Amino acid sequence: MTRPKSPVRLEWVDPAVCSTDYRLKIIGRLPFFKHLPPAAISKINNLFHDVDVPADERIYHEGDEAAYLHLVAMGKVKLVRNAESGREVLLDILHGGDYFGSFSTLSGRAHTETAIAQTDSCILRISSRDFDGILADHPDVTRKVLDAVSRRLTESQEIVKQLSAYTVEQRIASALMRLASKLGESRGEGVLIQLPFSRQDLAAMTGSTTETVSRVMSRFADEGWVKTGRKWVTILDMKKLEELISKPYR
Amino acid sequence: MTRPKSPVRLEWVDPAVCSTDYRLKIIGRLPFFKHLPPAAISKINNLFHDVDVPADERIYHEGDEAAYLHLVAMGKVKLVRNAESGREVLLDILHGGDYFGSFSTLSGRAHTETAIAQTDSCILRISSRDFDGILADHPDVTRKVLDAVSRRLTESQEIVKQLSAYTVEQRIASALMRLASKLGESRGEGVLIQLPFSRQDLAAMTGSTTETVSRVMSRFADEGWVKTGRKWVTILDMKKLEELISKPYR
DNA sequence: CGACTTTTTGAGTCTAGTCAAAACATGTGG
DNA sequence: CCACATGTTTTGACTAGACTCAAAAAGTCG
Repeated sequence: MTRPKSPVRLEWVDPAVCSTDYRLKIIGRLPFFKHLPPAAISKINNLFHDVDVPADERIYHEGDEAAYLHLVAMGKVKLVRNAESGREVLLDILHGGDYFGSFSTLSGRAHTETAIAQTDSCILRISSRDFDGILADHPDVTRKVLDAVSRRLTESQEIVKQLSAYTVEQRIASALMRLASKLGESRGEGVLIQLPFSRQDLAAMTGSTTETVSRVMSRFADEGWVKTGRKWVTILDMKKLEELISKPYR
Repeated sequence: MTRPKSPVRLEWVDPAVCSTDYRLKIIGRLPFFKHLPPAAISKINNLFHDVDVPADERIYHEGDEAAYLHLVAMGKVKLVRNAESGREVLLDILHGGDYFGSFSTLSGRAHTETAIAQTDSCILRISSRDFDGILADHPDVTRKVLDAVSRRLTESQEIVKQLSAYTVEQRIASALMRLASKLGESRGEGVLIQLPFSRQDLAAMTGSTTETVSRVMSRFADEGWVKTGRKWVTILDMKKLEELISKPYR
C-alpha cells in the first residue's frame, strides 16, 4: 500500500502584500473594523505598520514590553508559553485576521506569551497607544474587541477542562478537530491540516510528548481515521474522533 | 504535638446586605464603575437585582441561556465545568467584586460553565440587555471591562501552562499560592485559606484526585510548609512552595 | 454521644513519560 | 538524478508518577 507523498503546498506569501495598500483591504475585512465607513478605515490603516516575518522567527518574546497590538495579515503564527522546566506550551495557532499581543498600555506592560511565525508571515501592528485612540473614538470597536476576547477566554477554559479531565488520546483527538475546523482545507478524502505542524507542535498543544503523540497518531492511522505524514495530517473520519471524546472515561 | 482545632470562622452574611441600598455602596466600589459620578452609579444601581444564594446552591448551569451578568456582592462563588466523564473542573473561585456570567446578548447565548455558591452569598445581577446599555452609554466602562476580561484570559492561559507542564505537586503548590494571594487571610503564623474548600475542590482545580491531593498535602505538612485541616489550609512557608515550582523539572 | 462527611492510608495497576536507536522524509549539491 | 545530510517520526524497552479501589481514621455537627 503506497502512501501518498506529501500533499503540502505552502501558501504563497507575496512580499508585495505587506508593502502596498492591499493592507487597506485586509484591515477593512477585519471583524473589528468592517462595519466602519471607508474614511475611518483609511484613517485606521495609516496607524498600522507592516512587518514581514520569515518562518520560525520570533515576533516578540514572553516578558518583552507589550507595546503593540498585532494582526495576522497572512501566514500562520503560534503563541507559546515556556515553562520553567523548558517545556514549551502551545496556546494557540492564528491565521489571517486574528489578533494577538496586547490591547493597551493599561492592562499590563509585558507580553505573557511568545509569538512565533509558523510560516513566512505578514504581520500588521499598531502601537497600543494608537489602538487606545481607536477604541476611544469608536465605542463599537471596543465592544467587538470585548466579544473577541471573551470568546478566546471561553476557548481557553475549554482547554483547561480538557487538560484536566481528558486522556492524552482524547486531547489529541480534540486538538485535531479544533485545528481542522479552524485551519483545515477540505480535500476529496478528508480535511487536510498542513500548517505545517509537527508532532512536536501537537505535543505542545496537548501537554504531551512527541513520542506519545506519534504512538496515538499511529493508532488513529491504523484505525483508518487519519492519514499522516511529515508535518501534515488528513482527517478521514471526524465522527470516530468525536466518539472518542464523548465516550465516558471508562 | 497538638494540632489547632479548625480556625475556620465563617463570614457573616447579613441578609439585609442584599435587600437594602447598601448595594449602592458595593456597586460604587466596583472597578468597572467607581470612576463614574454618583448620579450615574445610582442609575446603574437601579438596573441590578439582588439574589441571596445559600451555600452549595447553583446560580446557573452550563448550557443555560446566558441572560445575566452577575456580580459577587458577598460570599464566594466557584465556576465549574463538567467533563463528559463526569469529572468536575474548577475554573475559578470568585469573591466580593468579581464578575461572572455573560456580558452580552451577542457573545453567545449559553453559559459555558456552572456557577455554584461556595458559601451563603449575595449576588447582584443585571440583564445582558441592560448591561449592553451601560456599555453603550459609558465607553470607559467598556474599556475597563475589556481590561478585566483580558486579565482573566491571561490567568487562564497560565493555568493551561501549568496543567501542561507541571507535576501534580507543582500544580498544587501553585494553586495554594494563588488562593492565598487572592482569598487568604493573614494570621500570625501564616496565611489561612478557609473558603471553605475541600481536597475535592483542590483536586478539581489542579486536574487531580482527592487521594493524590491528600498525599501531597501530607508531604507539605510533614515538611512544615503548611498546616491543614478539614476544609482549611494555612500556608506557613510560601517560599518553599515557590521553590518547588521554579525548580527545574528534574 | 453518634451519624455523617471528609481526609488519610494502603496496595495494586496502568497511562504516559524517558531514554535510546532505528527508520523515514525532505531538500541539497555533486 | 542519485547519494547524502539533516531534521522528523516511529518503535522499543523500561520506569515512574499518578490513578483506582477499598477501608480505616479523624473532624464536625446536631
